[in-house]
Amino acid sequence: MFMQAAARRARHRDEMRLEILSAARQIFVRYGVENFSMRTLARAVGYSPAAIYLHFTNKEQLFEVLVEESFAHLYDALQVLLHKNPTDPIRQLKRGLRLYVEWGLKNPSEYQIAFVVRNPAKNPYRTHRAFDLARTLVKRCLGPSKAAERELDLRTQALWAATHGITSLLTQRPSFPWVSRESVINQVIDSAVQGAIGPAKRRKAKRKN
Amino acid sequence: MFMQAAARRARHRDEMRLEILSAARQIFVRYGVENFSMRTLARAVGYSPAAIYLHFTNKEQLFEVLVEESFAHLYDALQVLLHKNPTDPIRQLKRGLRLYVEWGLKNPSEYQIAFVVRNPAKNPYRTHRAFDLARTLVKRCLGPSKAAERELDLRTQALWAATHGITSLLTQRPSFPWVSRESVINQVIDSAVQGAIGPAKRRKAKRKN
DNA sequence: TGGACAACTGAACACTGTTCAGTATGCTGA
DNA sequence: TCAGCATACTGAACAGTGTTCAGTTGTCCA
Repeated sequence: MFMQAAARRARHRDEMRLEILSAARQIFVRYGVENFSMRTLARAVGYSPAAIYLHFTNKEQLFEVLVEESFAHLYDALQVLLHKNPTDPIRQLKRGLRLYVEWGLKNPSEYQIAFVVRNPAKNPYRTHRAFDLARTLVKRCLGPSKAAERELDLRTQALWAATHGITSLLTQRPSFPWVSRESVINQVIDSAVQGAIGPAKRRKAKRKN
Repeated sequence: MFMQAAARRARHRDEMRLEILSAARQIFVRYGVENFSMRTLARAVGYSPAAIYLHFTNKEQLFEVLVEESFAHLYDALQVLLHKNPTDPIRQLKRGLRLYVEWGLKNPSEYQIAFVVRNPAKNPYRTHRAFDLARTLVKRCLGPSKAAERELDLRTQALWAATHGITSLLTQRPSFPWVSRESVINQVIDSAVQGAIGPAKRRKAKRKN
């Protein structure tokens, strides 16, 4: 019976942590970010408010953990695309962008938290993993041209911006008279991809910016 | 001296209202939406917190007024485009979209409030005026084709989404390693406009959605 | 049996948005 | 001139928030 007590305690600790996280996710998925509070969370898991702080330093940090989890799921969903043979890289890129949008629509609260609530001064590096993935998808479309390489980040960022735009609007303005969610998503993604990949020599010579 | 007292009272009322609005705007432009509170606002204008509620029913309503004001300014800036002769409608559309982005970058707090904080159940109709303006700009590009008319809303919405995307990301993630604000904005707008206007017969026949 | 250590809580602090019974003030009609 | 009155405004309170911390409990090991 050596160390068994400590192990059990640790296990119990982990269980409670998970329980808190699960309850927290339920609350803010069901009732929105606005109606989430540490005290209602505590009530939901049956502990005092102070107990939460033995597992999470902050409300913000708790949110961060929740969002990390969700982003990990997104990343997993996207990662599948990397390990397929890239016969049609453009189609795959579009598929990736569409997965992104669908993930946002399926997890509107997480999406809102991730892109809206966090104050801008803090760590934006967590998006990078998914962003790098997007960049390799774009790279596959452009081929090993050197000029393409130079504009790789530009194109990826523009793609991300457009995709984020429709995701953000659809989740935050669901009551807007959208002509059709599906077709707007298609239109946005197709336009952005075409503009980023399609006519590679599209841009005229212009003043250096 | 008939009704002079009432008039003076009304004037004083309006003055105080404006003073509150001005202070409120200052506070939440300087310190962000998060650090805004009715009590600090009251302190700033030298009244009790309750006094604010004689002019605004709510914190939310106060924010609404602030955002309305800013949107009105945006609309004014855009309206100029309507009264110019549309020799190059595509250029004008792009100019409009760029004005939109620039307005968002200049008023990040308002932009955040307008698109982020407001709960989705409420009035989204205030965007319509600017949206209608965008639609006429798009219409001018497409010409009087009937098919174009049918897809007018689709294209306008997609344009808006992409433009909103880059605006939203640039304001909320300023510390992201953007390759260059200017060029990303250009890339997004050019791609979106090209996808919406450019090759009108681009789409293949497809299943009805 | 006693002590160490972890888990957990009650109560408090300093906030928040909002309401409402009152007070003060200055104008009006008699 | 003065009572009455509408309006402007406040103090204090209510119910809620995030967070901290001095204690209490309970379990394990020497």
